[in-house]
Amino acid sequence: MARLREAGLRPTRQRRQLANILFGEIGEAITAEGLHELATAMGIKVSLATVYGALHSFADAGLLREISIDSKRYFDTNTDNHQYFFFEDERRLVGVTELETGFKDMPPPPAGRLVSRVDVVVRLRKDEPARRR
Amino acid sequence: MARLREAGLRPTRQRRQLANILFGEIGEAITAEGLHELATAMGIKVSLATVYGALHSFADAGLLREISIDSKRYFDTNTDNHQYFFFEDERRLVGVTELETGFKDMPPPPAGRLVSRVDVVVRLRKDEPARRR
DNA sequence: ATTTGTGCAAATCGTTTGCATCTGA
DNA sequence: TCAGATGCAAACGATTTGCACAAAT
Repeated sequence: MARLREAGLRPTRQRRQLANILFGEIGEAITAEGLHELATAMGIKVSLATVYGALHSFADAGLLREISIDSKRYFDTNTDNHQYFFFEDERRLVGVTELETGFKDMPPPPAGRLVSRVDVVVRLRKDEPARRR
Repeated sequence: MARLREAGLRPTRQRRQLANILFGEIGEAITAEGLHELATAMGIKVSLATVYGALHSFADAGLLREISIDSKRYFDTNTDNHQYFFFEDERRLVGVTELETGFKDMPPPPAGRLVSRVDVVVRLRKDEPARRR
């Protein structure tokens, strides 16, 4: 993964393997624990602490975007400004575009401030079958 | 506070006192710890666990809106759909309207889902070349 | 009298850190 | 070589819980 070197990160075995998972298969945001389980299930030997470390390195290097929902941190490979659907029942965080949300990005900040970023999370619950009548 | 009774909550001394603070003075979202400190500073004797309990009761009863930022939970007396400015340096969460953010509310949900709510948080940092964390 | 809330401390959850050991430029 | 990365466990901050006691209906 030249991606790591370009970002100024030492491409260690663990980082390369984690990056492969992150930028490969998964199409949605993931938590440290989720990534750790995924890696472990794939036979990759890495500690949870290292997963946290790698995720933070990646995020600091601009490779990932971090967002916290309900006291949990998710990391998204899409660092562009966009929005999210959060499926409350499954606790899955999926990036979507303004086409799907109807939001437009980046309102003007108040005086003396800069917009660091805008977190837009559309929280979704199951469409409960309405009580019959 | 008839508000509590109407919401089906038993109006205990602690709840009444906390409700007075919440729906009185403060004009922004607050954390359990913040409310506890405020109450204590005002001479109100209440434990942190009870503050948490009261906030959850209030939120469940629809009196408060809960939103979590960076692994901390904030409670807002404005339960209407609106947006927030989050001042990163001071960790203050202030509710604002779409007039200030340029956002419009409630995009249509995907099939089979209902929008539980939409969290829009405009994160602000000082307008200075600060690279701290 | 029965339910519900309170307070304390201990427990839990997600995350971070200290530190000895390894690893890759 | 040797700065930087890893792994484990212990430490941490925010929140929750278990349980005996107190208060509201």
